[in-house]
Amino acid sequence: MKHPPSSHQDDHAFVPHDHGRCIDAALAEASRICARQKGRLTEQRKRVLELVWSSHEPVGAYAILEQLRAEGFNGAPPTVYRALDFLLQQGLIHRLESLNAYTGCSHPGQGHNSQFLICHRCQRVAEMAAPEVSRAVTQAAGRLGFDCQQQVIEVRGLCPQCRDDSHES
Amino acid sequence: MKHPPSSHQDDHAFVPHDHGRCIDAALAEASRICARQKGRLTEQRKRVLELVWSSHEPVGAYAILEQLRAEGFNGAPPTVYRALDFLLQQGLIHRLESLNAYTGCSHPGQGHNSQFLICHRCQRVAEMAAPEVSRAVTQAAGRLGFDCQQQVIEVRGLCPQCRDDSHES
DNA sequence: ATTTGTTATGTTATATTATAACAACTTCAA
DNA sequence: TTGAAGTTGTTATAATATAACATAACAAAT
Repeated sequence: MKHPPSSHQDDHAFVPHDHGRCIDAALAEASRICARQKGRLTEQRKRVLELVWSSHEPVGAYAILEQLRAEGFNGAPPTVYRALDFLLQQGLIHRLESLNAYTGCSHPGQGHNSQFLICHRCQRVAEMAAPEVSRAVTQAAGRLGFDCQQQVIEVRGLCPQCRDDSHES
Repeated sequence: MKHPPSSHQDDHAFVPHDHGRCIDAALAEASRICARQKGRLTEQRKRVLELVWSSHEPVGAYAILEQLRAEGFNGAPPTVYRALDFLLQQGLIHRLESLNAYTGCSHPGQGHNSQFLICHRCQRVAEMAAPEVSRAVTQAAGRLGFDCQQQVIEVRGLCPQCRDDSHES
């Protein structure tokens, strides 16, 4: 089964790709953004960002901690949470509220509302930036007199691959 | 400042009202729904539902536990979580993922996708049922080949009253 | 180079949210 | 009235997150 191509707005989490490039690009972009915003991308923060980006599966704070410890780092939860907070503030990662986990931001540096597509079969997450969704939410809320400031939109379902897989099985 | 009237689809959490009626209606409706679905709305479950409905502010599991204890119940977390799970399954309450808290379902018994408007000033939450939002999400996800099965949409911002309050101050 | 204020990290303890596992008890229907 | 299913009790623990305070690194200006 074929699916239409995705726009440049949406990431390719569900499409096979050279993920090393994702990581490299994310780190390079992060340096630029931190420089611009006068945020200090220290080694630890960079390492945490790298771990968040290690795949398109969201990562929990304690998974990161474990990984750091496996690498010889002898730290405690606050270290990880502080790095994550920093990265969130710089707009380099997102927190998935429904998973208590974190995922890399696919297009940082642009003020945008995103929606997250969470495949509950392969666990991967894609970030979608559909302006019409964002607009619909703002408008519907506005009709009730509600001033919408932040949108948490997390969709659970099946990604294209897992969908096809379950059809054929 | 005036705001247009809300449709019957959306609840009145942000509008002054006799909340006792909300509670009564919710409990009555719950009885009907449980009867229809062969779910057993025991005293404890009913009491938990009542506590969830005690206001339009979402309630955490441990807040419920404390309240039950204040009433002489000597129980443990699993009791509360089990009641909440039951109520979720029956569609009588919702879980707000971004708050780790629970809120009464405004129109149970109807399979619907809702969106939640969370005022971060007064803490109240309104449940909105905007089909066009739900549709926009499903369509946008569908364009990426994603089969959308459940939507978590939680909007943070200011409710009409708090918005007006902050203007005048 | 040294001071000084700021930011970042280390460290310990603890808070908050949620579940596993198993025992005892109810309820309902056969 | 007994068995099966569902509900509740109970203890322990897992998983996620933060408070509070100490130390270290850094950066800017003298």
